[in-house]
Parts: sequence; C-alpha cells; structure tokens
Amino acid sequence: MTETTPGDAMRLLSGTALEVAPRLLGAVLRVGGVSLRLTEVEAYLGEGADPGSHAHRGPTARNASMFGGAGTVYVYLSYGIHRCVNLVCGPAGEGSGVLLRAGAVVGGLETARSRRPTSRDDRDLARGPGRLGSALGIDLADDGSHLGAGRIALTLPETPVGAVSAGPRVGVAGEAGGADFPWRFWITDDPTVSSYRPAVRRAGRSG
DNA sequence: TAGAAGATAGGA
DNA sequence: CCTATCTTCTAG
Repeated sequence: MTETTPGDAMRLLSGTALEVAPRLLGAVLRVGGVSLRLTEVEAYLGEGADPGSHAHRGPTARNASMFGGAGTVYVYLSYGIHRCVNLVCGPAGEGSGVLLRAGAVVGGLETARSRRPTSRDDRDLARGPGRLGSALGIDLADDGSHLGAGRIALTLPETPVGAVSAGPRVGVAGEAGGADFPWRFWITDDPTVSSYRPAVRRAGRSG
C-alpha cells in the first residue's frame, strides 16, 4: 500500500480550487481523534474571480486566512451558529479554497456521536458543512492553522474514488450559484452527501 | 451607528 | 414554511 505523505497533500493543494476540489473526495481529514472521509466539497475562487466566494471582495478580518496559501485552514461562523471548514489552495494572496460540505466518519465514531446527539443515523453525523464542523469539533480557534502542523491532518485516498458528480453550489445567491458555476463536487450516490437547497433570501422574500 | 444578509440546521 | 443566532459588511 502506498501511503500519502503531507507533501503529497500540499502538492495537490497548490493547484487551483477547481482542480483540487474533486480530488479531495475520498481523502481523510483527521481532527484530533475523529477522522472523516470527504464525500462532498465546493470550490471557491479568489479575490475578484468568484462572486460567491468570501474572498471575492478582498481580505477582511474574517477571511484573512483564506489568503494564507495552500494548506491553511479557514474556519468561519455561519449564521451565528455553525462552524464551517475550508482548505485553502493556490498561492498565498489569491484567496481560493475548498469548502468541506460532508463526509463519512471513519474514526472516532463515539466522539462524533457525542458531539452530534441529534443525529439518529451515523450517515447524518457530518452531512452538511455545519454538521461536519460540529462532528469534528472544529472551533474558531482552528482558523488560520495549517494542515499537518497542528491537530488537523489530511491523507489523500490510496485508491481513486469511483464516479464523481458536479452541480451548482448550495446556498450561493445570484449567478454564482447557478448552472454556469457547477463547482460543487460529490461522490455519486454516496449516502452522506447533503441534499441540495437553493439559496434563500429572508428579507424581501419570494423575489 | 444601524440594519440587512449570510457558503446552515432543525423543527412545525 | 419559519426561526435560532451573531458576525460581517455596507450605507448613511
């Protein structure tokens, strides 16, 4: 068996988000004692290149780590509740990354279950970006950390995954969330992939 | 300084 | 369909 090294992961992450995202499928992310096999991801390009990206308008206090270059971990608070995880790719200063949307828990199952008591089925433990962050015990303190340098590590798949599907990104408003931006990738037919939801707008709804 | 919107999840 | 919950950004 060929084992992937941290260097292999860094090499992959140095590419563009669109090429990195599908190749992260099947990779195992370990955070402390919980390991997750990634089954669903989304690519986000950098400053000025992707209206749906947090980095689109340039660096701010929140998204600063997105500009940290390949291997940086970007964690942000979503809707005041959920912690979502991105793996930054490309060169420093660009601002591109891959949002981790779902996965299957393959290690530390008991810990993950205790963190997600409302999950009635193990496949729901990390089905969706908020749930994924919760199951892994991700904290805002993890923002800006680096793969392999702290408690977060990535191992690439030893064998290639099977069929991969692509489609519009979830919850992204406007044109960047449409069919012209099929930048969400998932392992076809995998039960841990989240269900698609179009972007919603609360104030001035039903537009 | 205020107000709206947001890469969501869970419940009715 | 509605709401929880709070940070971030933008306009004035």
